[in-house]
Amino acid sequence: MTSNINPAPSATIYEVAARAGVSIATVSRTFADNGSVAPRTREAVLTAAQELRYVPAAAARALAVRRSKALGVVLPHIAGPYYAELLVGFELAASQLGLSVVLTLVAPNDRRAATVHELLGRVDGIAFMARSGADDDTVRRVAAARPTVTVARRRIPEADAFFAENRETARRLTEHLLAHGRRRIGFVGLAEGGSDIGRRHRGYLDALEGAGLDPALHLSVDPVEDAGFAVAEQLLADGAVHELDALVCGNDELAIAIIARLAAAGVRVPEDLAVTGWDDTRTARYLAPSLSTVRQDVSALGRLAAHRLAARIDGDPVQDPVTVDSALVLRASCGCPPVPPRPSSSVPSSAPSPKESR
Amino acid sequence: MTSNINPAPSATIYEVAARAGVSIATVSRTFADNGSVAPRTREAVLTAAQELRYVPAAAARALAVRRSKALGVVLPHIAGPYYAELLVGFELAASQLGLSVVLTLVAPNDRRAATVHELLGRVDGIAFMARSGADDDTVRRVAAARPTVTVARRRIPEADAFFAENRETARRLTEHLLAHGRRRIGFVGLAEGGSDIGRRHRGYLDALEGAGLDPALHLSVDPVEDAGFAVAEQLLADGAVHELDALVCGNDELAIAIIARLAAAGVRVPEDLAVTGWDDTRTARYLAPSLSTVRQDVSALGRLAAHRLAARIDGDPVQDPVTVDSALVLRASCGCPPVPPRPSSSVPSSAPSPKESR
DNA sequence: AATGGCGATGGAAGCGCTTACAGTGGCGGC
DNA sequence: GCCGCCACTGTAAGCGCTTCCATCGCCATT
Repeated sequence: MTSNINPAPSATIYEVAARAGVSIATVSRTFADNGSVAPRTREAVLTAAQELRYVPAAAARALAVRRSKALGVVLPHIAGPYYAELLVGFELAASQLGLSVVLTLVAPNDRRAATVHELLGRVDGIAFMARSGADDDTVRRVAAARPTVTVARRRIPEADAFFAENRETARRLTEHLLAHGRRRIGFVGLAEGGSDIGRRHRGYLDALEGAGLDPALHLSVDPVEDAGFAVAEQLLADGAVHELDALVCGNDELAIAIIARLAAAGVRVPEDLAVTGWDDTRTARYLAPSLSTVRQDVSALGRLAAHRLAARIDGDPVQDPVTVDSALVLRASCGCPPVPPRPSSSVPSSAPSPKESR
Repeated sequence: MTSNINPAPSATIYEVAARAGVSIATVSRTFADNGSVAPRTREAVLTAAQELRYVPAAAARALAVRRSKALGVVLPHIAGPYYAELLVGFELAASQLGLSVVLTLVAPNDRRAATVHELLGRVDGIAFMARSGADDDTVRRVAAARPTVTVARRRIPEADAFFAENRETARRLTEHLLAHGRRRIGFVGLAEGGSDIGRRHRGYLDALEGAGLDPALHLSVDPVEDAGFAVAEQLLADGAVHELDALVCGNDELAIAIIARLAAAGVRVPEDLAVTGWDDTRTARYLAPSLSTVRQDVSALGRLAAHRLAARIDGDPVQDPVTVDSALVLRASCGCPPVPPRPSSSVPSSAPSPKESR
């Protein structure tokens, strides 16, 4: 054990006022930049505060002004780059607006309404991100009590909504596969209505329809690695892999697992089968063949959500949903010529480069 | 625009009390599980609260009990899996303890002491994670005011410290390379004292020393992708690559970029040059050759930090630093026989599998 | 020299909740 | 039939801060 001394409670505005020889009102004004305080007085207050290591109690301020100056974020229990980027975008924007961020993780299945309810009491507004555990009912209830936004989540009329573009981009991606001469194109991923992957599936169907083609195959699985391996096993087992010439996957994770498993079984990607992903994860660049995918401006989604929430708190009404553009990132797995994975050349599109590091 | 109706301010304890025909003290007791309240009364209060959609104001409670029931986390502006996992571990533990998590991002360079100071006013304790922007002075100041813990960060006597094991594991990793017959082993990464990578470098030196060998090369660069490419360029340019037979990299990011660039130039990994990383990122599994690396139980670090913080807040004194074991993950890039990237077979060690998904 | 106006300051009333402390009434024991 | 105890409940005093309103000099006007 290193030390027994736990920090003493910090000074209050009263002690600062006493030490500076002024009233607490003056101390308060000094810290609230607006109030008019004589330079000498201000100086004295600042000095006293410094000496006392004064830290204003946010709770007291919140109580007095009836604003916590904090935003809540609800995320699923997932530590992938997608949510991390969303969160970073959100936090950056919030902190620039002078707002704190209170994070709550809610697993997709467990409906811990309690957690969210508690969160509600400490923030001025809440953002629900994608597959966060909270169900639509919870979101609706929250939206009735506080400004609320949703990101990549089924829309609720009472909340502002943000999405990355899915359908149109999926159509273009699928058309690109068609341009490579592929005709028997399958889709992998759970196509629930209202979900991102559901919309991607729609776009895929749009493209096929436009070309007068039928969907070759649809495997409804969770967009996770394990499911990708299972899908690949199945395709190999029932020989379906030979009746396909392309596979549009709901996300990179699926695509990567499928490619890895198929490659191990001797299926050549893209020669025998083109495969595409979605999300442009880091692995997509380094995989062999490098993965054609879609980059979403996820941090923009986070940023927009925070700004919208701040506006709502300041009295703005709910707005129509906003969609952020996505960009195709064409690499080798769709049949395009391979490009070595260099940072500079890995960003052929105009979308901002993803931040991913340690 | 969809709706003009912004949520009305929620009911207070007074309104609930009035509606239930009791005093506010009774309402308070009803929600604080401890107080003794007659079943009928409790029922009436609960009903009234339900009907009024009562949400207790956390700020008022915090003010009254002089506890915010919230923990602060300071992270760098980085959206990689490492920090995400840390954060998830932390949040899970905190929420199980009934504590909220307030997140603050501070870039490594910018010393926004202001942000941290503000955070200080709204939480009962703070965790500083790894390369978070706050410098040692800031941490020290915070530690003087509130219970504080650090994770993978230079130790401060006033704060509890948590680390993943680095030195010993790096020694074992380097010895493994020696066992593969490698003798001219270089190190890539900034070896600052007190940093994780600095400790890994120490372990690398330990192994060489134990074998009576000299370090072949040390390139001090930031542990980021771009630096990895630059390092590879340089090794190729000055021919140093031919004087080495192994490279221990400070993290996966460096290793992956180096392998990719070297492979493009015809250098065979691991035949010509063995390369190892650190962190066991997802890409490590899918890279060709698959990357030998080290898995750290990052979410355990987060969990431990949260628990320690909670204990400190309850009056526990500062404890000695705690180190969490790391595990070698040997794949192909060190010279071991390759293993196909299947989820089940990709986890040869006993460490928990990393969560990474979307 | 009296009058306004105004910048600077203090007084004091909350904000919504917790928690001593002080009842209040019913009930068993004597 | 009175007393004391106990389970409940109410009263009220804060917690630390903001902010309206009043006060007080002091200087520029008239």
